Amino acid sequence: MPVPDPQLPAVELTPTGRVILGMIAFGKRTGYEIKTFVDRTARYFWAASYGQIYPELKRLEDRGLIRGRPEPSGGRARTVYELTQAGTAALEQWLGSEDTPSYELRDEGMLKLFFSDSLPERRIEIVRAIRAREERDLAHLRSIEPHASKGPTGSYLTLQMGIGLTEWTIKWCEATERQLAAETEEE
Amino acid sequence: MPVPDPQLPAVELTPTGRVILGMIAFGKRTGYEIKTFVDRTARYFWAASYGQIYPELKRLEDRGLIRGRPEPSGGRARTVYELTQAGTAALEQWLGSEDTPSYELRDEGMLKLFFSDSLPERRIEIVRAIRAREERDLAHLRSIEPHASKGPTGSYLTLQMGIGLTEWTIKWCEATERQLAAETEEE
DNA sequence: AGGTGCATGTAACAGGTTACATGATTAA
DNA sequence: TTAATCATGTAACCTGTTACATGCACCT
Repeated sequence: MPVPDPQLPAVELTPTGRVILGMIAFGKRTGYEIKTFVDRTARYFWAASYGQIYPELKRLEDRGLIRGRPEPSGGRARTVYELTQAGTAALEQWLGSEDTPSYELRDEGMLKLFFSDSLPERRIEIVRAIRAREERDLAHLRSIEPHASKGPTGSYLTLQMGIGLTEWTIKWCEATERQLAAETEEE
Repeated sequence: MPVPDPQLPAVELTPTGRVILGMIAFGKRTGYEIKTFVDRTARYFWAASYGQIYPELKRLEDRGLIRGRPEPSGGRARTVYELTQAGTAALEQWLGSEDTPSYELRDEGMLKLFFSDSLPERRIEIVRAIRAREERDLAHLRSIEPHASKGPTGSYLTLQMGIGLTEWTIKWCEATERQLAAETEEE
């Protein structure tokens, strides 16, 4: 009986490959279902598009990490995927890896605020626009909350974190708007 | 005397183009200086690399938004840029635009947490790894704080926001770690 | 003499989005 | 019958990173 070697060479996964393996383990089994579900849930901290998903499904199958079989619904073509043993191992290897998890943020609102000394009279509007965006996002996160509280723990935790983060940002914006308004009055 | 038309067709700027215009207005005048400064300050919410900066400087000059002139320091080649009128207008037009500012986050830690039901015994380690990352980032943000408090208001505000956001995340991680540890004990 | 910082630049690659094409099924 | 939803897929494009090459200036 083969003993799993913890020194096994790491299976390299692309970012989208990780999402796909995770989503299949989660029970999302077609490309369409993965995309729809990502948009409704993980979208807040991770995006995915068809242009990445479908080619990546093929590559993962070629590498033996997933297995697809046709399962048409009526006359509508449909391919259902499942994890192979190697795929499960690759997913767990990634989840268990000790590397510092990557973090990339591109926030145009903060960028505008950073440069707002070039147009100081618009500064408060920039903060307001950030708050409006966060309020819209918060409404979306809250709308999926009742659904997620019945779901797995992991997705529930990220939702709670997202809501908390967004609420904090809104409060910060409100306080900053008050401060900026007070400064304008002083003059 | 020409009256500026508020209906003027929008000057399209690439993301990096915006950063460059903003940074030149900020007083950062060479490609090297822009890159170094971004890495020390805006890096937390916006990254830039030489591979983007130098070609973009050329494109912005071709479009007449910036003007460069050679200003070698000793025998070392050096090009110093300044905004043209059109460049200043483009920057202000962007800063004043009412569009919802874009926001893109890719957080591998949250992605792992989301999928952690596939490897529940590692969940607490995933949260710890996120906290470790945030603590490292917080240390960096705090290290530039004394310097920024003397600087322009915009950059100071984004720094404060970054620090607050990071502190909140660390507290959330601590609370979640305690909760997960308690749940394990119960069993 | 050697390391660090200043300074510019590019080629190869990676990763991702947008827009489009196609077509079946289902609910109003 | 028509709109929305389910479902797959790709080509063109955009944006960005990594790794490398080059060389001067300054400090120790």
